[in-house]
Amino acid sequence: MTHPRPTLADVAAEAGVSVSTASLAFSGAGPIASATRDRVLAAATRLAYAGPNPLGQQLRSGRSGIVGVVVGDRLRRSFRDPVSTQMLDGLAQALSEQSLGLLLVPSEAGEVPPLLRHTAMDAAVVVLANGPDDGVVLALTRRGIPVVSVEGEIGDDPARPGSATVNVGIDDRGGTELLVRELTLLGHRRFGVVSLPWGHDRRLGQPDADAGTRAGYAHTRRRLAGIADAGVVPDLVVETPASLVEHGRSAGHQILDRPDRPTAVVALSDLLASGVVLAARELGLRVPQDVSVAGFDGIELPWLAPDVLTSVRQPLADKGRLAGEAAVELAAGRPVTGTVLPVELQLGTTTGPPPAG
Amino acid sequence: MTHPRPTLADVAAEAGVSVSTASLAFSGAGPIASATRDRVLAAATRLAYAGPNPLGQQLRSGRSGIVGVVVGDRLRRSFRDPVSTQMLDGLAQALSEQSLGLLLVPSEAGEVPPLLRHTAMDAAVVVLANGPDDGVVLALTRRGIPVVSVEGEIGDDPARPGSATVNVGIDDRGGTELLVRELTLLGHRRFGVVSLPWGHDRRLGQPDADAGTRAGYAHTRRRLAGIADAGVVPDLVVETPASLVEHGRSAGHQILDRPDRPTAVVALSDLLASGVVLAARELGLRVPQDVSVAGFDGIELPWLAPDVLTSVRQPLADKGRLAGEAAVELAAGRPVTGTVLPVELQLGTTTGPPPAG
DNA sequence: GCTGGTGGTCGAATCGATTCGACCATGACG
DNA sequence: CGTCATGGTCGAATCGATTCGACCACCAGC
Repeated sequence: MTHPRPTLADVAAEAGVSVSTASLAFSGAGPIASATRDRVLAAATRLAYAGPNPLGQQLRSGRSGIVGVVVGDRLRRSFRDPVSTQMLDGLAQALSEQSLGLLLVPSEAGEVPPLLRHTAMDAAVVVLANGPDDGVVLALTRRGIPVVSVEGEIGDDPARPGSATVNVGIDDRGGTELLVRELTLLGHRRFGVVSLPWGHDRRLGQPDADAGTRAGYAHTRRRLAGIADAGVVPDLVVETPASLVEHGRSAGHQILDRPDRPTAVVALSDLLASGVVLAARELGLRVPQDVSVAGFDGIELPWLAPDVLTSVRQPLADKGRLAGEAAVELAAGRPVTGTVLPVELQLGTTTGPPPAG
Repeated sequence: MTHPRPTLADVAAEAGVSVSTASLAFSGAGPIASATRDRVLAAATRLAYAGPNPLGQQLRSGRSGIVGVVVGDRLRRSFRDPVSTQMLDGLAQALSEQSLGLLLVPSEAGEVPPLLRHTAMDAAVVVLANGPDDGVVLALTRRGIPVVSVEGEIGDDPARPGSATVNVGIDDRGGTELLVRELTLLGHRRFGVVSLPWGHDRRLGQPDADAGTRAGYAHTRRRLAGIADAGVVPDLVVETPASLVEHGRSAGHQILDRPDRPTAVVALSDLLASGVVLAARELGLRVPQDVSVAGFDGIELPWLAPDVLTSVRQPLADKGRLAGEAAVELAAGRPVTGTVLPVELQLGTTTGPPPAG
């Protein structure tokens, strides 16, 4: 209180050495007599000096040791979704292994949080960036901060070579194609689709052959495109405002509570799919005897037990880890290339042949 | 590439003014002719100068604008639990309203992450601190960083006035007492308890009258104590390794799959309780006719529909928001006092009178 | 005995901004 | 017409560290 926090200069004075020598005692970069070091450290504890002030180091080195992570949409929603959280977990691990800090930046859809303009960071990871023209990405690149986008579409376009922005994602398109082909092999012809949000600007989806080409969110678009790749035109596409069980449930009602209901429902996320399963149960439909339900992501859904959802498993933690490692490289000024991780079909108990007749 | 990033000095030179004037143009602190400001800003855009380097500002001001948030246990687990995430959401909002950054620091149980030693922060929020002797809290206070603990026990002891560490929590103890009294009023006499982890060092719980006094995690201890306050000694207490549905489910089996099973099961979290409900269903027991189940937290459990869990609702977002606001105050050097938020009994459809006989 | 290398220490410059005090010119007021 | 207040600008000090180059002393080798 009475005294301001001691600085390296105070410690040096107390130990009777120069500031530069005191610095050496802490950093260990450069030759120093062990007796001298001990004297400095002793002086430090005497003054309750807790080590070099990071602010000074940061200014000198030009690095903050911090990576910003921009999670799209409200924080609460991102957190509620195991898909985000498992990815963030991998990301956090990769960063903390390199002793980089993870600055969590929540961002309302389409907004550019002031934090992004004024906070020091060596690199940033943006989840679900709307391409290189995304306001968030622009604000960062203008500041010269390299950006890793996760599940965005930067990097889809190899026409931007030396760019400091790079994308890490999964084979969304191949995933849904694989899944839908499997369902058609089982005999399904009439499909309902429960879609993830299409973009910041929401509108209700229509059954539409080229729906997949219009979604603003790249991963939604890719997953829809995969369905088309499998040669399927869904009878009905319902867009949901977020990947949450309750939205899946109401979409499920919308799709299944009609006489000409489809025999298979493909949801673009597991949370949505599990909502559809609940809806089916509530309507007295047996899964998979009356209707097949499939999801995407491959997360664990303990409350669905004993059912196991048919889904497309993506390596969530690996995706996060890779994004983290890319951010580490970019923060260090080294170049990085994007990645597309493979996905895997995971057959559960919620899909089967369509009902006879 | 060829040129290093421009600095304020470069901009000043380009605009033909002094550095101090250029600074004024950006900060607006102090008188400046609007013509001059425009010249400076024009020069800035010409040089692609994106605004003052935060590192310089931070050193000068002595503030980093960052609040560290230490989430106990693995990140993944914290994220998976809506209780943590809703709290974090409130926290993030409070911080971002003051333009403070949220540095997420994952911490294995009992470890002190290196980030805490070397990263600049103006204040820290520690979730589930094991009292003022917690290694994490010690490391922070040694550095002179004020600490807000959430659901810890700092501040339980009013013998530490003027301390820079303060606690924000809820009335755990009153909550379970209220709940259990209600159950005894309904006629229940034989209770099973599914407990949250007791502390970093885990061991299986025994039916034990003073179990509540031994738990290392303060909130677990308080909730157990509340049960005793209601005059109930549980037949069986099962400790779980984490607040997850699957752990609740296996604990539920353990408690309910026996001839002398209790008529009511109190779980110390809603996720655990919903696992118990699943276990009961799997064992062919009707809830609440055969067994009553209650939880704690008051989160939404869409997949339990149409059942609604009887629980103790705590104001999660408010708790986070309060912790955030406390951190803001402490970061600004102003004193703060701790808070204990009230909870509320929320009767659902999972509790009723015990079965006759 | 002289030279060259080296371990150890120090002084001073540097990182990029903010801010205090000085300074100048202009306009108002007595 | 002189003085005072003030708007506007600048120079220099400061924040807390790191690091380069200089310097000194000591020892080994020739």
